[in-house]
Amino acid sequence: MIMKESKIIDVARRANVSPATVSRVLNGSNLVNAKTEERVLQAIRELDYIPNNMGKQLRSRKTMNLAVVVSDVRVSYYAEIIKGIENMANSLHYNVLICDAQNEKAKEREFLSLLMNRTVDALILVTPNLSDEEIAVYADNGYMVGLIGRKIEHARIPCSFTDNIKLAQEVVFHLAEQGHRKIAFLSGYADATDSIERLEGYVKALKACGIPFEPALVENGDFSEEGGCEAFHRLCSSGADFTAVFAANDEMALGVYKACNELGISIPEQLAVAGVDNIRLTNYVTPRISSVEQPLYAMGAVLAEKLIDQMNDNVWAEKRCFKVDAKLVVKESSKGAE
Amino acid sequence: MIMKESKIIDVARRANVSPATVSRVLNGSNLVNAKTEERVLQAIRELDYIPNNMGKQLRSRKTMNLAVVVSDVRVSYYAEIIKGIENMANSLHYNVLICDAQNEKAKEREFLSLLMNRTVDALILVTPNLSDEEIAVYADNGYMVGLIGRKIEHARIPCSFTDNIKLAQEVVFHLAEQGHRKIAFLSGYADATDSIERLEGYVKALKACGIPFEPALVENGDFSEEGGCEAFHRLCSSGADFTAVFAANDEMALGVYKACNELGISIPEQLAVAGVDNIRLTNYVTPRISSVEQPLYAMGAVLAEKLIDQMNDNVWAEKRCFKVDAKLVVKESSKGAE
DNA sequence: ATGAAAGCGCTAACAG
DNA sequence: CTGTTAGCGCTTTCAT
Repeated sequence: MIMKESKIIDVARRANVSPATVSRVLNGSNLVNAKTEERVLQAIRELDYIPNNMGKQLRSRKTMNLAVVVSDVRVSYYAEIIKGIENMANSLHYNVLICDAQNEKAKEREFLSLLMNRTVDALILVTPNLSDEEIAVYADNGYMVGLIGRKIEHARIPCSFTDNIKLAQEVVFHLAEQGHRKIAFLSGYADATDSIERLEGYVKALKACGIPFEPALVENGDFSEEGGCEAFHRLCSSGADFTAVFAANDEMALGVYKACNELGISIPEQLAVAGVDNIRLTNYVTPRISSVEQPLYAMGAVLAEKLIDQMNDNVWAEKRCFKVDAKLVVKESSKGAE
Repeated sequence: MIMKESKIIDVARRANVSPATVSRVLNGSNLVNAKTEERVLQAIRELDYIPNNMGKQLRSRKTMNLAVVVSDVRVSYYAEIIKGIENMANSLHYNVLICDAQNEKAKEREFLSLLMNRTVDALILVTPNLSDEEIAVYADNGYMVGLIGRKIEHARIPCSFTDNIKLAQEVVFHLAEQGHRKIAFLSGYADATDSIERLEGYVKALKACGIPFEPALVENGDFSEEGGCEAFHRLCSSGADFTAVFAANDEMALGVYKACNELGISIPEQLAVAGVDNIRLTNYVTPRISSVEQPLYAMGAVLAEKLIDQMNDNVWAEKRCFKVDAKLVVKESSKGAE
């Protein structure tokens, strides 16, 4: 029943060559005689020989595996990034291990052991909760680490991220163009990089528009629909006065929709809404939610390519940080204010 | 900069024991003297020793890796299954490699090489396009394969799947209870197991209700929103007469919504709609779509557990197929027909 | 262009 | 309870 697996020595014997030669053929070395190569190839075919990765890994000290740590695989935001990483990695002959931290910081940290015990050659952290300092330690010890979603100051850690400030400014400018002067900002976790930078862009844009910044118009959520709903309710109860809301992501914008529905506020007539991520759902609610689309696939692909490049060439080129631009997709939720 | 990595022999020397003893401590063998163990542990700590997985894998002939092949990582349907697999696998000390076939059958097949070249110990196929026969070949050759989403007749292939016939019957019974007698069925790919079985349940339920089966009320789609929309349009143009539609999945039900919007048909007043999968989106459209919820997480977890069990105990217990029940979640799209 | 030989780091018999 | 020994399957010098 169970097929006997042949090894390199079996192929070597059958082709009347040494294991070394078989290995050369297998790995595309060009210093093998064409006739010899054909004999080896023939033997490989006849034996249905498939190289055993374990032996290969141990000897070459490379796993050709790459881990991607995300905080929750179910979030569609990650799916596109993963796809970008995967396609690039596969085309460079790497396998991708997707690690789901299930929203637990401790699990994120655990996955770093995959790097240390040599299960993977490199690890990509996508919007992790780990601190820059902690990540830096690994890079300092020679491990290959990459970061997606935020910038880091470390010569050996490549990263790709969107320009959050610009992104937020675009949204605010758009809302201002629609005639809004009282624009609230629904932030995510107060200490998340995304929150901080988007808030910064929001404040800058207000200033550029000559609109005074009102701290009372900023409320924190947790990037979830429920959190956005609650935050919006708090904003309303506080008696704040505004005609537009910029939510730090679409989930929170959906929360605003829910709250508005409960409060009898109609969008966009009484309130303009805009979010970030442009998730599929934004196109299925009425009115459709204006949102900012990030080039997630590209962020994943470019980072993976860079990381693999560095592993193989050991070249630490100057270009280590990839800041990409997002683009605002205007839909009905933010249009038609008078 | 780069930390020197210590190996088992270094630990052994420092603790004044043999490598074998260190290995025993590492692997929790109970035939090690408590004092010796403490010395070894101490040495491990002092050296920051971390076992190298490559060596371990080669020697033990196990990778402790498990691959999951899905046709598209972006489909939320898979995310829950993956999560179930992952949690179970991790708790049993396995890593999970997620393989995205990106809707290409050829890629699905490629991933099987991970099994053959010993990159993974086992592989789980989730609703793959590969035929039973093809999968059986691998199992016959001693490779560990599991299947989620469909049943297979092979003593060495565990599988978990929902009772599609029952599920379809429930939907039809529900629609009939609402007074519908002319119920259309929007199938997926005609040759998909899910399509075939759901059609079977549909036909059976009609019979049970004393409703004659009308082949003209069945139309095929491709499980996508666009496909569902087109299929519904075809159904309408054919002049078929019906008051309810059972879509083989939610994406197609969304397509029906789109088509109805274009045709000016109001749901549920003029047409009742029900789908399968109960994806998040079903709760964000108006009216919310009645749908069938499958225990995806459980399907993943139970299959992973079974597969790993079999690998380790080599026990091929009688229980190999896990048929699980789905449950209908009735919402507004299918209620209130008169 | 090819072969011989030496391990990569670990575990598993087998002794003791 | 512990050590010795022999590889797991492969690649890679170093010769030739």
